[in-house]
Amino acid sequence: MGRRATTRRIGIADVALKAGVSHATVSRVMNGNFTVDPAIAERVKAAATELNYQPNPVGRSLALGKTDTIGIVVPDLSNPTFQAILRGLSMAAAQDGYRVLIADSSEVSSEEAILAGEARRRCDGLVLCAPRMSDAELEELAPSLHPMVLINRSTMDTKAPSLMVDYGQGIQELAEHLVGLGHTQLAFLAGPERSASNGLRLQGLDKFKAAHPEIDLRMLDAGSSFEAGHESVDSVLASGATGVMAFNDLVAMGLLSGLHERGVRVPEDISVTGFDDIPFSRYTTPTLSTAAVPINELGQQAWHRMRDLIRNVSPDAGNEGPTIFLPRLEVRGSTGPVRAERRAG
Amino acid sequence: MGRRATTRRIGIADVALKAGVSHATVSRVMNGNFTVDPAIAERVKAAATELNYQPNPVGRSLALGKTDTIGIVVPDLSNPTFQAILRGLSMAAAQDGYRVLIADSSEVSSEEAILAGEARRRCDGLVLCAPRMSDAELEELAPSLHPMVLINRSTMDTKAPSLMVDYGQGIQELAEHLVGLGHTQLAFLAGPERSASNGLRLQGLDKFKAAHPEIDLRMLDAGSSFEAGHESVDSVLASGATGVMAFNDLVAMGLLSGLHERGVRVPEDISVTGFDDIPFSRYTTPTLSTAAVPINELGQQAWHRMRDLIRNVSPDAGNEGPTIFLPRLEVRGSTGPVRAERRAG
DNA sequence: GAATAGTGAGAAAGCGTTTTCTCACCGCGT
DNA sequence: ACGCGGTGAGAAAACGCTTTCTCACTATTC
Repeated sequence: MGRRATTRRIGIADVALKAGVSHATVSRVMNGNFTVDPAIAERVKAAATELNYQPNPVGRSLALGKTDTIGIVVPDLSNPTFQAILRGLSMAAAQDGYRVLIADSSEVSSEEAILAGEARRRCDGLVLCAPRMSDAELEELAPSLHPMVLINRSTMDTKAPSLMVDYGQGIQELAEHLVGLGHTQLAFLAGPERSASNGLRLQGLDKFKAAHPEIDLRMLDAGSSFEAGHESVDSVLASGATGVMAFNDLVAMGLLSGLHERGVRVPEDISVTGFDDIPFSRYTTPTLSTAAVPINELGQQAWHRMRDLIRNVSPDAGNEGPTIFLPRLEVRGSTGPVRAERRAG
Repeated sequence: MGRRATTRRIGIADVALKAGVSHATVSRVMNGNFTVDPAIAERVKAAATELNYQPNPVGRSLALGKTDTIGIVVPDLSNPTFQAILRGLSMAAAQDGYRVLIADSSEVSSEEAILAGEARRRCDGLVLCAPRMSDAELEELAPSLHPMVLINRSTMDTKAPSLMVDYGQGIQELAEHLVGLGHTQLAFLAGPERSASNGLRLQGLDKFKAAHPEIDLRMLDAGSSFEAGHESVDSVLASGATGVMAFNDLVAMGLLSGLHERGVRVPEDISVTGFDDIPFSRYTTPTLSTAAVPINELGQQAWHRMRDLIRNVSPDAGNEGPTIFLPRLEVRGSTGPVRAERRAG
């Protein structure tokens, strides 16, 4: 039973009454069905505007079996990367008249499945952004979430498109860049253990090590935040590295800040790289060399894949397998040639 | 008529059938109604879990007249301030089992009314964040949007709580801070004209001028972005100001970056302040003196007001008028005493 | 002029729930 | 033994829409 303690909101029945037609006809008129006599249609429209009638979306959703809404679940809404994806997704979806419902799992992987399920039931589709859950769990969940698109994660379920960034390739390019500048002692500030993208970076660095046995590459634990970078100053200095690759731009900026406090000059004494190319990285002092991830495009692509999924069941032919985005090396002020005395040393 | 071309999703009827009861009873069990025989309840629960039944939220919403969802419309999702508000709102709402639907007006004020209306109809309430629309339009729209809470804007409609930041007070404190350091030539990099918060800053500076007729305060047009700050370097240098207040932290960071490129030292040659205290402001070089806006609290408060509105019609007694948040002066590295020769000159 | 096709609108079913209404049944008291 | 309050579950209405089904009425054709 409906509530309606207060003054009922104005519904299709009111319009029908005022226009002297059945509510079926009102519905037809509102949906631009042309089997209605123009004169009557006019009368209905007049009544509708006069009563300021707006169809109730919940009723419509129930009848139509769709909500014109998609959900997105992210691990942490305070992360600029996820914010950017959300934004790209939201803007692109809005173009097609869709809204987005957000769910933040706060990095609690056990919450993800529940949030995802709930969001999915309320929406026409779901974007799962860098889920922290295990592969097994993801695999099990995937079918029940369809239509779904994955970001930075993939699944056997071929019905779920997946958008991935090749972090492994990106980190290798950064490493090569540093080597090209003469650095032989490198360090990597690693991100969260559960992060799949951190795993990809590590794999990339393994390849790099294999290709450059002469380079000394240390792995240092950090995290994904400013603070993590800031707190890593000591371990970085202790490592003796002259080229430091941070997990992402945030970590790099924290490190930059910490090094500045210690009076260590960048890039004269130490070169630093980030990852992601968040907007702020152009404005640090010095500006940050990084691997640019086409993040806006990612959100937009996520919507396009989703749209294909919703509209028909046939994605653009040959859409098997994940779409891979290649990071682009962005050389700025935080990397430079290794100092002569150090190179000599 | 419902679609169901594909395999029907499992509904309450299926559970009823399997448990050999009516769907009314299933509903009762699912909602913890204790007027059901424990034995039957057990049977129903078993059937539900076996079929992996999850109630359809759309059907529920229609029957219950509520969606457990609130909407937020923001002018620009790429603005860190709005991102932070969204986050605070989303987290707080999630605590109470509510979700949030987002709408980005892309700073197009004519879109706001439509977006707001659509979002409102889909949700149980609406947060209107720094709307760009005119006072008249807001006033007209307000009643139809109730329950609604406003951020950085207010209305005659007493039913709509409003959360405001006292930008006027904050900018005055920043100006006083600079004066206290010996600066007598100040400049303000103004934000977007349509922004109400920019207006408040200007009003605050008018008061400041009245209180300090001896201080030379120039108004310079900038904007609200990094780029705006970066492009203001020339006009700042031309103004001869030794203390510059930027519209917000982003503009300040752009300016910092531009000054650094020119070899102008901060704070030795010029002091710079921001506004907002976005996370990045702790990590610029030098760290940024700013007026801290309790942004997370803002989003959370927005939810609490909304919750009061939704739950009953009686907000905590004496909740008339807007809630005002006072920015807190945050002195960091970008401001310092005016140079001796300049003070002398 | 009558049969037929065509047009347009109302009646009603359906979407998936919740909740009121109704009633069968059980046990209790007199 | 009969009635009565209480309990618990099914029938059905309601939420607000869309769409199929049906049918009345008009226009067309031989």
